[in-house]
Amino acid sequence: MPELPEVESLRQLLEESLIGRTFVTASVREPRLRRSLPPDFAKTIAGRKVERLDRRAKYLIFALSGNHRMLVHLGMSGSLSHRHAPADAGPFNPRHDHVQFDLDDGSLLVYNDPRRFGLMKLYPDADFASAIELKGLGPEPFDGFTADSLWQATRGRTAAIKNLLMDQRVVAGVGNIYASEILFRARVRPTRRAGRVTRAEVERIATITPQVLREAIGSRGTTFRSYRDSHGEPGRYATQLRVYDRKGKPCLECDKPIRAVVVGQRSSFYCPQCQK
DNA sequence: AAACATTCCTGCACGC
DNA sequence: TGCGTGCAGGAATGTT
Repeated sequence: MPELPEVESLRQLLEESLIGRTFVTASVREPRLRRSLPPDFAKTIAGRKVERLDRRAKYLIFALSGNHRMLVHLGMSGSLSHRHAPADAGPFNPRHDHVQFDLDDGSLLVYNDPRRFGLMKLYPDADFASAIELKGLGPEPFDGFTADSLWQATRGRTAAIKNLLMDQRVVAGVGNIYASEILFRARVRPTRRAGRVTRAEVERIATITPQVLREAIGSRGTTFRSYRDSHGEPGRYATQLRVYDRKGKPCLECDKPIRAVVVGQRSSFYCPQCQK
């Protein structure tokens, strides 16, 4: 479901409702996510206050009282919703409400994830610095990702540029939708071998990446099928997409039909006229 | 009913 | 030969 803009939008909303709140209790209805939650997960959560909410790449990081952090990744179909009535699942299928956190003001935070590709993991602060999930992540698009870093990452590589853009070690947070959008704006075909992308093109990609992600955050992300924010609202960026899911539709720049190709087993979209 | 917003693992090819 | 790296493909799963 979520790429960086969706996760960041969620972070901003949840920050409003959760900072300073305490998880009185938690209950795990379905522990089998990508990795199973440990038996003591709910017990470890109980009584901890949410002191801060951070994001790294597509991970949410809850800083909790008592020197613990909770790492959350939403996988393909995960969501975190803040609810005021226990029965109010809104647009979420309650069948996939896997973890529930009960807050001290009577509201709830619910982790819902139909496909269960997501991750929730607790770390004592001492171990968090070396968290395996965050270990190899590349620079944040807004902090450290530059033409130079991308240039270095692409030299000598034969993989498609789109695959490298989605490689979390190269830049953190870009996924399938925004990779197509970024490459359209940079006028580079997704299939180009990374090592053959010119310096000028690398500079365009590096400049445009944070711009596209910022705009998407401004629209609270993209709802392609089912993404909903913590209030159950869809993201509004879908109307701004220039190529993703627009196969056969006219390019907004030149009117040529947008093409769809599979790159690294992921569907990719580009304009054959505007992108070289 | 094919496709899907992600990541992790395997196996093969290649180079030193 | 043995090891490290890069890359492709498949798997995890339920929904539309």
